[in-house]
Amino acid sequence: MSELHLKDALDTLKTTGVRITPQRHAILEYLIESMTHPTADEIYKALEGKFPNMSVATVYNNLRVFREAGLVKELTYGDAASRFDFVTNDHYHMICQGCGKIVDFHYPGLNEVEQFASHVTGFKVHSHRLEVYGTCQECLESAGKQVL
Amino acid sequence: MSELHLKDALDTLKTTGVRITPQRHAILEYLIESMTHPTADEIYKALEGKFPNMSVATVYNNLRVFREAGLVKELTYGDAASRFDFVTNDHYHMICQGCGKIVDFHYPGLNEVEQFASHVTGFKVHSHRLEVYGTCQECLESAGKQVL
DNA sequence: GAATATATTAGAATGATTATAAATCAATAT
DNA sequence: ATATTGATTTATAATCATTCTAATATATTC
Repeated sequence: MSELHLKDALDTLKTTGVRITPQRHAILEYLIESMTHPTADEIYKALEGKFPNMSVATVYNNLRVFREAGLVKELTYGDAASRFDFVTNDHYHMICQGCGKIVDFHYPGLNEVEQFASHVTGFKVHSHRLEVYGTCQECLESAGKQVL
Repeated sequence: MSELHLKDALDTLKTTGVRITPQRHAILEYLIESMTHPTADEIYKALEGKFPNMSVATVYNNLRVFREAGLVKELTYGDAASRFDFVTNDHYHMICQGCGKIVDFHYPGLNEVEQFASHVTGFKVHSHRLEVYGTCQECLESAGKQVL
């Protein structure tokens, strides 16, 4: 399954005329395999073994290339670093405000909201972003302990 | 109407035990009056006349105070500075990817999504954030001209 | 009014991201 | 094969939003 995603992604790059370098291959692969929506720095550190000379700038550069090719979405936060999400089908993010964990959940796209918003504002709509914030089980439990 | 909002906000602060300083009053007032969802720096610059000695840190500090009191929401973006939104009733944001403009639109809260997400992930849900991205009329028109 | 707590200020520090310039690599034409 | 050209990577410096720190000022309590 993730092999298919990788293959599709590489095809997309090829048809877009983006050269597939070893670094790009590795970054994509890591993005697809990891379920953690990593930051640029996490990707950088994870690939240190394979590419001891790789620069952080390369990670950022290529994440931008992937974003422009529509392969990757950037999830931005105020305080902390952006996280990068390989684009698959309709899913949204549940974010734990205790530990920062991000969990995907599938939900049908909110097309009616897009249409409504477009109608009211006169904008041409491209996309939308929905995130739900809460506290995960682990954090709920450790918070319970704290109170004692 | 905005006077009521200001009064409510000041009441909230008073009951929360937050001291109302001239700077805090001015920042709140500006947030409520301005429809532009300003950045911290915009607020800082806007109040330079009234408070020539005010520090940017004061703006940030107090925006955090307001956020913790539930009066203000922070809208974060990857590249650019956070924007701050005075909390009123159910509304979401339409964001122009051409010029960065933010337009509010009212829409009933997506409670069923929150419930669904909570059920699926086991998180305790606090809130959610929805943004719709698109292109505003002005940018659509100027893009049309560009093509010629 | 003195003592104490809270806010503000000014400026330094942090940390994510981007820009720059040099070095390396890939592709194509010679 | 080799030279040429353009794209990619690297290393490092620069930028910019935000936070931290220490000193000063302001408000509150006794």
